[in-house]
Amino acid sequence: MLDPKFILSHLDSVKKGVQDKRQSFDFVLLDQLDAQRRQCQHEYDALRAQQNQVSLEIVALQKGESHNGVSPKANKETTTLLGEMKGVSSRLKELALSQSEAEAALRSLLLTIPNLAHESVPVGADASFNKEIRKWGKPSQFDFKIKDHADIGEALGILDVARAAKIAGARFTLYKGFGARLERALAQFMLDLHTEKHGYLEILPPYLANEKALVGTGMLPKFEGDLFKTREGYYLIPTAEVPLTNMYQEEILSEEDLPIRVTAHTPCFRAEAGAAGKDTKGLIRQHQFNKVELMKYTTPETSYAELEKLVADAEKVLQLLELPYRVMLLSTGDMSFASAKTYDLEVWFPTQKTYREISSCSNFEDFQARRANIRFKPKDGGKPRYVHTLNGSGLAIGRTVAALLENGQQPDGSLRIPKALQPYLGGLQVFIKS
RNA sequence: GGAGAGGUGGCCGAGUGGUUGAAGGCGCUAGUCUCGAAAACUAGUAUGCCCGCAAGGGUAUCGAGGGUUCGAAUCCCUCCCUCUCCGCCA
Repeated sequence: MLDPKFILSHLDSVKKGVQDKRQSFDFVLLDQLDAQRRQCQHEYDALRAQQNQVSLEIVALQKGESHNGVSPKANKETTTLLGEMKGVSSRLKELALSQSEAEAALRSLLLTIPNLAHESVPVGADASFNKEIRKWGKPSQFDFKIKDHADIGEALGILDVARAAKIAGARFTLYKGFGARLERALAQFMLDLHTEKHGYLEILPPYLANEKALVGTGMLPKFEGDLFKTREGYYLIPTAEVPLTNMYQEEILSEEDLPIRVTAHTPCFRAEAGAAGKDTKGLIRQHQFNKVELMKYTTPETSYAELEKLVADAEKVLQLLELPYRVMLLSTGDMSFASAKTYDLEVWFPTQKTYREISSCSNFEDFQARRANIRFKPKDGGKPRYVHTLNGSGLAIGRTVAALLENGQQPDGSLRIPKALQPYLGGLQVFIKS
C-alpha cells in the first residue's frame, strides 16, 4: 500500500510508476475519497469538541443542583442543553458513518494500487526487458541423449505423477523412496546453511492463514484466484512469506532488533488458475510444493544492501549444489504487484536449453509494512517508521530436485549427488535404481 | 464441540456511566547527587487522524464491531482471541 498523501502530492510520477507496472487505478476517485474523509473528520472533531465541552457544563450544573437543592434556573438550563446535545449527537453519528465509509472505500482503493519500482529497475513491458546481472557455472555438457527430469524421476522410480493424480488430480506429484528422501535432505541442507552460516532464525509457522494476513502481503484482495481457501475461511499459504511477514503485524519493533532475518521450510499451495497449459509436465508448476523461504525486516536505509545479501544467500545454495544459474533483474512489467525490486535466480535446465526461475528475491520497501502495519521505533527517538520487508526463496525445493535430476544425470541412468548434499543422504555419491 | 474465566498503556495492575489517555508499581530515558556506579530524588516516557510553517491545538483509541445515553474503559448485543476443565483427536 502506498501513502495516499504521497500519491496525491506526486501524482505524475505515481501515474507513470503504475503504468510501468502495467496496472491502473482511479486517481480522481482517490482524490475525492480523501477529500471526503478529511471534511468529515474536520466537522466531526469540531462537533465532538463542543459536545465534550457541554458535557462538562452539564456536570457542573447538576452538581449545583444537588448542592443547593433543585434550582429552577439550572434545571431549565440543563434541559435546554440536553435538547441541543441530542441534535449534536445524531449529527455526529451521521458524520462518523460517512467518514468510516470514505475511509473504507479509500483503503480498498489503495489496496489495489501496485508498489512502485525502484529507480534501478529497468522499465519494460515484459520479461524480455529483464536484465542479466551475472552468471555462475557453465551449462552442463552431455555426450548422450538426455532425459527431462519427469522422465528421469519415473525411470528411477522416485516420482509418480499418475498415482498422485489418483489422490488429488493434475499438478501434484508423489515422491517415493529416494525421491522423498532427496526432498527432505534438500530442506535440511538449506535450513542448516541459512541458520548456521547466514544468520537466519528458523521458524515453523502455521500453513493456514487468515484473510488479514493475505492482505498484509498483497495477495488479497487482488489475487484471490491464485489461492486455495478452506470452508472455514482459512487460506492455504501460497508461500511462507505470508506467515513470516505477518508475525509482526500491528507491532512497533525497536531499531536495535533490526534487521530481523527469518527462514522457514513450508509447503506452498497455489491454485494458479491462469497458468493452465504452461509447464504441464514435471515438477515445475505444481499446486503443492515445498520451499525454504528467507525473509528480512530492515530499516529503510539498509534494505537494498540487505537485498543484495539475501540474493547472495540464495545463490550460495545453488553454488553448493553445483547447479549453473544466472541472476536476472526483473523489469517493471515482469515484477510482482507488491515488489519494488526483484532479482530472480534462474537455474539451468539442459533439456529445455534454458534457465528457469528457482528463486525470486524482492524488496517490498514499506509496501507490505504499511498494509500489515509493521513499524519500528528509531534509535534516536522520534515517530515510529515503517520497516522494509524483503523475502526470497532459498530455494524452491521441487524445482531444485528437478534441476538436480536434469543436471546430474549420467549415461547409465544413475544420478550424481553434489558433495554438499551427500552428508544429508548418508554419504551417497551416486544414486542408482536398485 | 460443551462449561467456565478473562482480554486496560512496553510489562504488571486499579478502575462499573461524567476532566480517566487512563491511579499505582515495574521497566526505560534525561537531570540532580557521586571520583564513578548503585540507591534516592525530580522530570519525561503510546499511537492514528485533522488544523498549523512551527510552537501548539482539536479529536479518537481500554480485543474488534454495533447499540443505549447529552456523555461509555465502565451498561447491552454480536464476533475474535487467551486461559482452565470436559469431550474428540495426530
